[in-house]
Amino acid sequence: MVSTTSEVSAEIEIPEEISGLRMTRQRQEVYRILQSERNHPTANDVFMRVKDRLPNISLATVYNCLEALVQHGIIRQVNFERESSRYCPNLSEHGHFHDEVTGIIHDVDFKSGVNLADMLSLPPGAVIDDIEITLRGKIAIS
Amino acid sequence: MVSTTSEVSAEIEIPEEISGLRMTRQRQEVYRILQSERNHPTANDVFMRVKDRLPNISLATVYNCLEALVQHGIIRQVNFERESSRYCPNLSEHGHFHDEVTGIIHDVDFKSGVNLADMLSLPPGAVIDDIEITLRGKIAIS
DNA sequence: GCCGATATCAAGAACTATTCCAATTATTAC
DNA sequence: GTAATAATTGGAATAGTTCTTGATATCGGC
Ligand SMILES: [Mn+2]
Ligand SMILES: [Mn+2]
Ligand SMILES: [Zn+2]
Ligand SMILES: [Zn+2]
Repeated sequence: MVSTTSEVSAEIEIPEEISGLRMTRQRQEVYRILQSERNHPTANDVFMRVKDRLPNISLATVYNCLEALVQHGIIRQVNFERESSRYCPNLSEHGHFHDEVTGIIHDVDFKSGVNLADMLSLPPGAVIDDIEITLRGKIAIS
Repeated sequence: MVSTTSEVSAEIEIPEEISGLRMTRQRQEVYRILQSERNHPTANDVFMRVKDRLPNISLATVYNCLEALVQHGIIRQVNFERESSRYCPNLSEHGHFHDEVTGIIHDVDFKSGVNLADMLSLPPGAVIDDIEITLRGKIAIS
């Protein structure tokens, strides 16, 4: 075991710095989990998962890492009602479909050419920084 | 002062029962505030405001009333990020524009004929129960 | 109008996701 | 290497909300 990163073939390469954020070991591992588990985990989910690789990491650090990654636009924070925040590494513009039966959260892309803001009667002069679209429902048995 | 409800001309008439929910004095007053202050108040906002008319009401009761009204589809609960829940008496399908400068929340109607679900690549078989759309931004000085 | 059953309310305690704090450890710049 | 800076840790604090318990009010049947 000499090589450091190519041992595991499916391993994700993470650079030392992403958009100005120093990628410490903790931030790397938190980010790696979001990349590999694309099911919108909570901070606590990430915490439990990351302990396999960093047994001494604290929940506060997981929160710190997630906040740093969100602040630098590397991941997104997603909220449903009053539930715990969830985190998403998908940076393309998308919404979230929340399956009420399974609890699974599906990413939902916009159909090509769609501009959501055009569908809305916005207050005059409104400049939009961010749109969030959330759907609740079930997936019919097929 | 003999009449009970027509003293104040702008007063809102509230029936004894709405969609199966007994409209107790507390629920009436909570609902009245939402009707008259259409600025999406928090539970605490409602609590402070309602104390003028019901000095002995408790915050727990305000929460109970709001929950009962939401459960019966008489008002809607609106969440922004991790902030306190806000409450909205506008039952027509609409979204919310959150002005980052003033903090004001504007109701945003959909343009006529728009069906948001048509704009999205939903997972196959998805049946939507509820759509929520939230915008953050500023209103340009005009 | 009374009575037991049921619903609602009030006050405060409990809960829980998240943030804050202070001490330690790691990294950077020189 | 050393000083300055940034990140991490563990635990305490915070805050919005929910829960619990006892008191009050309302309802349906008589
Ligand atoms: Mn999960
Ligand atoms: Mn307010
Ligand atoms: Zn997502
Ligand atoms: Zn509204």
